[in-house]
Parts: sequence; C-alpha cells; structure tokens
Amino acid sequence: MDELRYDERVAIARLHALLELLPTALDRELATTGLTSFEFTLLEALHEAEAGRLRLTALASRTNATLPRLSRVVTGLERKGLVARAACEEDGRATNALLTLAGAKAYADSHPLYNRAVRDMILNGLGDDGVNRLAELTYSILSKLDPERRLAVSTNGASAASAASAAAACAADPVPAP
Amino acid sequence: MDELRYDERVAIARLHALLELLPTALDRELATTGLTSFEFTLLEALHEAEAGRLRLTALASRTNATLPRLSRVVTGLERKGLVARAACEEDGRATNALLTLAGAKAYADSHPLYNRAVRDMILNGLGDDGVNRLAELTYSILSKLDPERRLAVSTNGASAASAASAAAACAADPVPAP
DNA sequence: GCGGATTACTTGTACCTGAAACTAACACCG
DNA sequence: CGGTGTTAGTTTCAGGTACAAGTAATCCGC
Repeated sequence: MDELRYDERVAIARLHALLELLPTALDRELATTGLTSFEFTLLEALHEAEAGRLRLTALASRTNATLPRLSRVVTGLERKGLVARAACEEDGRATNALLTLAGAKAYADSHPLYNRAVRDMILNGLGDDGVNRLAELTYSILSKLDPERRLAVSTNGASAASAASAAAACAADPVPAP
Repeated sequence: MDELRYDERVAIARLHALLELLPTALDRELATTGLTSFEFTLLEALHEAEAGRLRLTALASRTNATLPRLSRVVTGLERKGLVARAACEEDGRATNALLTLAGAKAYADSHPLYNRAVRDMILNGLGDDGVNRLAELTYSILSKLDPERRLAVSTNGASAASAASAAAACAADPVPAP
C-alpha cells in the first residue's frame, strides 16, 4: 500500500549508499592531516565565527554534536594545542572555544586538502547545473530534517550566524592566548 | 587557488548537514521496531537475496560493513532469533546467514515503517522530477565512490546480484531451519 | 536576597566500531 | 601427500560516542 515506486527505491538506495560511503571517504582523506572530519568541522566553525570563538553550546548546535562529545573532542584539540578554552566574562557557566594560532594554521593547512577531496569525490562529476540541483535537492530535504537551519551556517560567516543566535560567543579578551 | 565557489560551498555544506542528520533520524524512526538501521539493512539484503541466504563476506560487501562488525551484529540477530547461520557444504570456511521466519516477519513489519519514514523525510518534499534528479546526482557521485557498484544491489533482487557475484551464497538445505 | 528551578558543561558507564591478531579451511605445487 | 600461501570468520583490544549522573553558576519568584 505505501510501497515505494521503483524509481523511488533506486533514488533512496543510492542516497543510502552515499550516506554510507562519503563520510568514511572524507575521513580517510583528512586522516593524513591528523584530523578527524569532525575535528575539521569544529576548526572550520570556529574559523568562520565572529572572533574565532564560539560557546560550546553554540558549537555543538552548529555541528549537531552532543555536548559530552564536544567536550571531549575539544579537550583533545586543546591537548594538541589547536584550540583553547576561555571563560566567558558575562556568564560564568559558559565556556567558549577559540582557535589558537596553531589551530588556525592547522585549519589553513588542511582546508585545501579538504577542498580537493570534495572536488574529486563530489563536484567534479557534476556540471555547474548539477551543483545547483544538488543544492536545491539538499535544501528541500533539509527543510524537513533541520527546519531551524541549525547546521546551515557554514556558508556565510556573519549574516545568518548573528541573526540566528544572539549570544553564540561572549566578549572577552579579543586576542587568542599565545 | 583551489578555493570553492560560493554555490559549491553551499551545496557541499548542505550535503554535509544531510549526511549528519539523515542517518540518526532514520535510526530514531526504526528504533521503535527494536532494529538498528544497519540491522534493517541486513534483513533487507537477506530478503532480497536469492534464497534468503547470503554468505557473510557477500553480505559485508553489499552493506559496506567490515567482517568483524557483521559477525557481531549477525550474532546479535541470531540471539534475537531473526537470523540463523548455516554452514556451507561446498566450502567449509564459508558461513551463510539466512532469514528465519521470525526474521522475515520482523522485516515485513518494519518495512512499511521504514518506507513511511523515507517518504516523510526525503521523498515528500521532492516532486517526481526531484526524485529523478536525486537518482541522477547520487549516481554521478557514486560512480567515483563505488565504481564496482558494490552497494547498488538493493533495488532489484536478482539481475545485478547474480551477475556481480557468482558465489554470493552456496547451496545447502533450501529450507530455513525452524 | 534566598531557595528552587534551569542552564552549561564535565565525568562515569556501557555499547559499538575498526584494526590487528588468531583459528580454521581450502588451494596450489612440489 | 606435505608445506606454503590465501581466504573466511571470530576474537581481542583500543578508541570513540551516547546516555545518565554530577557539579557549578545563573535566573526567577516571593
């Protein structure tokens, strides 16, 4: 009765295969930089944030991570010297994560590799209109899965971010600790 | 230099968000049946296989699972009575997994729920041509990620399966053990 | 301003996964 | 046959994640 049509099954099966293969493929690419795909996402989110700093809750929301997970991974990045924690002056409960200089460098170093991987694995096969269709399709699907567009921030650094979350980061010393 | 264009970044960011959200959303839906999304995939693969049986290696290849993972999950499904292991007569090393009656029922019960979830979360937003575009796009991307089409079997039960892998299952007692 | 409720994060616990090591069975070749 | 190498699967182990409990700080109603 609510059986899927053949073309629908084909599309879903392929999407399923994509979901299965792409994340691990990207992880494998990034592995040469010593970063996890998720760690890279964190660095990227911090890089695109207002002052290279973001509260952990905001960071978790943007990356769809649970807070425990984020806490541990940030600790790991802190141990590697790529990220630092800074207390928030306005709210004693809050902690914001910020990029260190080494963190910014690590991001800058791994970014082109990531872009290359994305180009090779995804974009090259599609033409310009393919990219557009991909953007439209994913937009449609995401409107169901992520109505508040929590994860839709990484494309433009400022506009949506400042509108969506008033207190993503709270002011503190503007210069990252050495 | 190899920076991504704006529209490319948008498409990739959305795809990334999709990759992040869809699997867990589907898992959440299926959780009511007591099945993992991966377990459901296994039941589906067995259901679509020639005689409801498949060698573990073939099953692992079709589902992109490592053999250790598959071994454990099959053990779990065996404990639940949904799947049984059967020795292969032709090759003493091989084991094939087969659906029990309870397993076939569990698949039949969870299948409509899965279809409904897929419809709600993915298909409904897209029109008929959206489905076609999705199928084409994922096909393009998968040609890079899965050139041998290991995962592209679940759409038609017999034709591609028999061609792709000669010995996916080896003959044994044709009736599942009670 | 003080006590309960809420928020932000951290730690403890259990589970799941992948890589590596291991066992068993076949295959080839002398 | 007997030995070497390969294939199929299981087991062991380390790492990562989610859920739940714990801690600290803020908010709010009186």
